Amino acid sequence: MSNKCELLRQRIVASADQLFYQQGYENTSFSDIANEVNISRGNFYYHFKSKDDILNAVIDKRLGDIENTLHEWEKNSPDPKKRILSYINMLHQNKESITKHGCPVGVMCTELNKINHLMHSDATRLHVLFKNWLSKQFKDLGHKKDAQNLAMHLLSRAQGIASITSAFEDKSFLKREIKTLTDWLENIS
Amino acid sequence: MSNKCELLRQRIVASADQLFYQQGYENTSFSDIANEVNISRGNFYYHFKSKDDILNAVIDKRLGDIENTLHEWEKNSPDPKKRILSYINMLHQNKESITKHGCPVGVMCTELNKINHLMHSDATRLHVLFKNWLSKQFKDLGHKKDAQNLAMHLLSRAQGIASITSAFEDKSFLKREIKTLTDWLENIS
DNA sequence: GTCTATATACGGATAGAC
DNA sequence: GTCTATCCGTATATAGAC
Repeated sequence: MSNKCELLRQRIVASADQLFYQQGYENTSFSDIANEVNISRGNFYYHFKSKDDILNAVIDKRLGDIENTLHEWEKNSPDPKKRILSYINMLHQNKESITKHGCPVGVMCTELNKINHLMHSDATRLHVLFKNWLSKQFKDLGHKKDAQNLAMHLLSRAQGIASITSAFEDKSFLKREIKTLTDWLENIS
Repeated sequence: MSNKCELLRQRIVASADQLFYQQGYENTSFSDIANEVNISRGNFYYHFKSKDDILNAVIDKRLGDIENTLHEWEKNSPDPKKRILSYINMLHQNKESITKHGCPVGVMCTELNKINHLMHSDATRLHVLFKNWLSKQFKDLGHKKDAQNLAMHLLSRAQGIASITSAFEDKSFLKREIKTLTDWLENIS
């Protein structure tokens, strides 16, 4: 059945997604994914034509996941300030994985920048989704001219927090910084 | 002569330092370094016992380089605020390399977190050097209680700026954020 | 000390049986 | 569709000549 085939494909992508996040793309082998999914190495090439092809599928999955999250945040509140708070609070919700592995988007951009210049721009599209959405919220908040800059600024703050939290393995730092960010949001509102 | 030997060793470490920064540690092979230094692959093992050993030497070199930079900044000004500005302005001075490859410290921490848990803490020591030095400056500025937190905050801001600048390859963002950071420093002084 | 040659391991990718 | 067996390239690391 093609349905069963599609399901296996999704399981492969989901496992690859996790492993790429935890171990990095280059450092994750077909054997690693195969162990996770319980299939043979050779079987991969029925579903994907290369490792880059899996990376592509993982990025597409992440793009979809992010869009779903953004729609969720929009559904939960019509207030742009509260929507931006949803973004900031994501740091707290993911504090365990951030402490261990950093921000999935930032980490992937950094790695692809080193090893695969072609797909670096694809990974940056993950950032762009958040940027455009945040930009829209800041506009709705009344920041007509500098909405884009504020979005980039917030993106940057979140990246820095994830990076330092992971390097120092310091969850209390992450909590302090979330407070600082919410104060900042309050001040510009 | 042992002097000649020591010089070659330093050239190897300097080249490895550059390549690890530009391409990443895992993605840099002995051949890459050998081409740069013009020696044979086998010759490495006279000077280093493994690739990890080179990584160790690179981290030691970076620790020394950072200490020299901090001493330089101290020598250039007795004013703690100006000293902190030296740190912020480093972002501007290195804008070309940051746009291409990100922050050397952050990028290395991220990579070692994925592939080599043992040396991850060594890379974090690079962060700690800056953190302790900044902390001292904030103390001298009158922030007795929260000097440490302010230092971590500034570290985090710089990491975020480097990360986003590199992902978006956007030097104008970097310049805007430097202005934002100097304003922040002015406000807390 | 520096070289060449080589051992060894591993990862991505292919071929072909079932 | 999934498997096993295998090819091929590359990387670290070692051995030994010079």
